[in-house]
Amino acid sequence: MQIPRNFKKNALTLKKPFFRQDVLDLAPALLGKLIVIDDGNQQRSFRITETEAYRGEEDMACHARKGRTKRTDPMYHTGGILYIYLIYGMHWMTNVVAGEANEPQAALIRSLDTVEGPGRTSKALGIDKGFNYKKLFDSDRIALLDDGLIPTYESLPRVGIDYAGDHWKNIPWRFKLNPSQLTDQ
DNA sequence: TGAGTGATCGTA
DNA sequence: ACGATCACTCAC
Repeated sequence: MQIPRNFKKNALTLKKPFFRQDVLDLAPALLGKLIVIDDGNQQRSFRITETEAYRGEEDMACHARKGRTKRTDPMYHTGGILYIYLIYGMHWMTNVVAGEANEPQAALIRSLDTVEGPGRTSKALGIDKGFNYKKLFDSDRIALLDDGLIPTYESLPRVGIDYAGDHWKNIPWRFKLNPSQLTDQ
C-alpha cells in the first residue's frame, strides 16, 4: 500500500488506547499491523508476523520477574512506548509496552514479513537503544498502522526461555500470523 | 554445535 | 569491583 507521508496524523495510525490492552490481547493484535520507520530520508514499512507476550512480575520468563530496575523501567510505563534492550552483547530486541502503568508487560516483535528473528528485525528497522521509551502513537520516526487486516494466527511456546521452568516455558504466548494472510492481500 | 559480545544486576 | 547471565545469530 501507499504509506502516507505524515503517518503521525494519519487515520490509520494506531492510537494510545490500542496499546493499553492486556499484552495477551495486544501481542496477537500486533500481527498484520504495518510498522513504519522514517529515518529522515526515506520511509519504509514492514508487516508484523510474529510476536511474544511477556506479562508481569509473576511471569518467570519476563525481565520484570526481578522487579523494577533501570533496564525494566519502560515496561512499568503505560502501554504504547518501546522497550529496547541489548542481548548477548550484540542484538537489540524491540518490544511494545502493553497495559496500564505499573503492570509490567511487553510484546516482543520477533519477525516481519521479510525478516525472521528478533535481532534481525531490529536491525532491519534500524532500531537501537535510542528508541527506548519512544512513543509509538506520537512520533515522527516510527508508527504502527492498521490497514484492516484481521489476523488469524497460531499460538506456540516462547523461544529461548529454558531458565523459566516448565510452566512458563510451555505456555503458548508466542503468536504467529497465518502465512496465507500475506498473500491474500 | 559453539563462539562472539557487552549492558545489567546481584554479591561484596 | 567482579562475575554470571542472557527473550540471539552466524559460521562451522
